[in-house]
Amino acid sequence: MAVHFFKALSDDTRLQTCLLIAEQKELCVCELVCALALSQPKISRHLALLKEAGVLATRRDRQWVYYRIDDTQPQWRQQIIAATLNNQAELI
Amino acid sequence: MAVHFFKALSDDTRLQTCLLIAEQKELCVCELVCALALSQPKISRHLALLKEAGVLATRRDRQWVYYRIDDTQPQWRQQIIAATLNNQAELI
DNA sequence: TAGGTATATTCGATATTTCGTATATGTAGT
DNA sequence: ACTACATATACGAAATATCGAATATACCTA
Repeated sequence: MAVHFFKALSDDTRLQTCLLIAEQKELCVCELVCALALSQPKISRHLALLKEAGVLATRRDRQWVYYRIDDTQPQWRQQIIAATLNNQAELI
Repeated sequence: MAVHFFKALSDDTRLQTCLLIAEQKELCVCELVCALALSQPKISRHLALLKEAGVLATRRDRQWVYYRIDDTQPQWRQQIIAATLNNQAELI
């Protein structure tokens, strides 16, 4: 359902996280914690929700878990994320 | 903020309402109440939120208030609504 | 002005989301 | 096995969203 996708993006922390990941291609949890200056459990919980919603995918490398935009999700969703990233300047 | 836009679309009633309006170009409250089979206050409240978020615009004609997609909002938002409408088939 | 229809708003109750704190799990190095 | 670091989860508290029911407002016609 589309509404689940929008719900996933309708939180400040989650949207920032997604856009940062979309921009950097791939980031691990500790890099996000550092970049956004938020607690590790908070980031981790939101990442779990984004993964559950099919927005993000993961890859483990040693201790680190790297998150990226799930490129198997429908094209229009990926386009929405890209469009949001491109039009972020307007929002500052 | 983009997050406000996504919040506006992250409720079942609001998303359905938006897509129906996007498809029909313009609908008044009682038409939406009838089409979605929901209570008038419920529809009205959600419409108010969508208008507040800049997603919808209104026009009054006699007793009726017609809602349409606000075409003065940023292009990428209108494109997201259109893309969601186009890819709705996938969701059924 | 009175009565009918359309829309908006208020109010308290309920449901959902988000959070901090504590703790568990998983991996690596010694 | 022990310690350190990275990540995930559980739990209850606090904040937020949603709802139905009642009421208010706006417009129209007679």
